[in-house]
Amino acid sequence: MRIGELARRAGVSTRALRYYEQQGLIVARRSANGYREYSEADLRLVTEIRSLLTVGFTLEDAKPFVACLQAGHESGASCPESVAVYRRKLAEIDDEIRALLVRRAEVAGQLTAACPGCVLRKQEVS
Amino acid sequence: MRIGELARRAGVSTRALRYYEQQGLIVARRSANGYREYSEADLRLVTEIRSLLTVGFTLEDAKPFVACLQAGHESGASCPESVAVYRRKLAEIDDEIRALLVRRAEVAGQLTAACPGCVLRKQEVS
DNA sequence: CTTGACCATGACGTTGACGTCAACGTTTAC
DNA sequence: GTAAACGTTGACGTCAACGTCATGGTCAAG
Repeated sequence: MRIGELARRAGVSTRALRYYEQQGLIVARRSANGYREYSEADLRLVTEIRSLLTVGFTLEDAKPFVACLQAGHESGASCPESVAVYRRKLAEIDDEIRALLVRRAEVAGQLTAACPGCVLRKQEVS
Repeated sequence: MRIGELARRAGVSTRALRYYEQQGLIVARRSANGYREYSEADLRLVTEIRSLLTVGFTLEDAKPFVACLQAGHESGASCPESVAVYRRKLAEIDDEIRALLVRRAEVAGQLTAACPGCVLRKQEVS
């Protein structure tokens, strides 16, 4: 299939697909007229990338997963490199959450100081 | 004092001070030779901005606080506009925390699926 | 007089994942 | 044959808060 069809089926823009290729994630083969030609496997790659991006991964993070799929594994996460990325990402997320909790406490403290009662609602972040 | 001294005393770069002025936060008066001339009150403004930025506020968010101080209030948070920003920011932070918790759960789930036992540590994010 | 420290404005670079033209070739449908 | 729909490669714009030159004026010390 060509780039437009893949874009529709994957729910992304053609621009995104060209960008992924530019970043070295999904390199399409070219037909005689220069058009990019994709396979069904490529659709799988794109959906993998998309699900990773929506969870906060970068394209760089997604590379091991794509490589894993291209190597023939059923899951993009079946390779040790992918697992390493998962572990690192999990640690990053935990760091961010901790930082946000600190910020929340600081801001809530300031708000309480400036406007007592403004934040008294017992509605804690679960 | 001139921009270099204020920068040193406030712990920021001169570039940052010019940027704040460009964004309309701290407009310095000019001496005859065109140099920016700051007062002690301006130092207070800069420290207010810095403390807000470090807590995750944008320069836009900081404007009400600066205006509040310039209006003569002892605290930058003494004005209703500032309080409104505090409340909005608190809500934003809560949203971010919730989103991150969701992401954490998703990533942890994927990691567990790909590598059972990798995330079993009972070390929850406090 | 000149070096060096300070100041000024202006403008491009940074980061990530594309959006949005521009300018042009290809294919398909009528 | 021609217009619509598709494809191609650039290349600039986006968002924030500055960093980093480039180029040049100002001022005090030696």
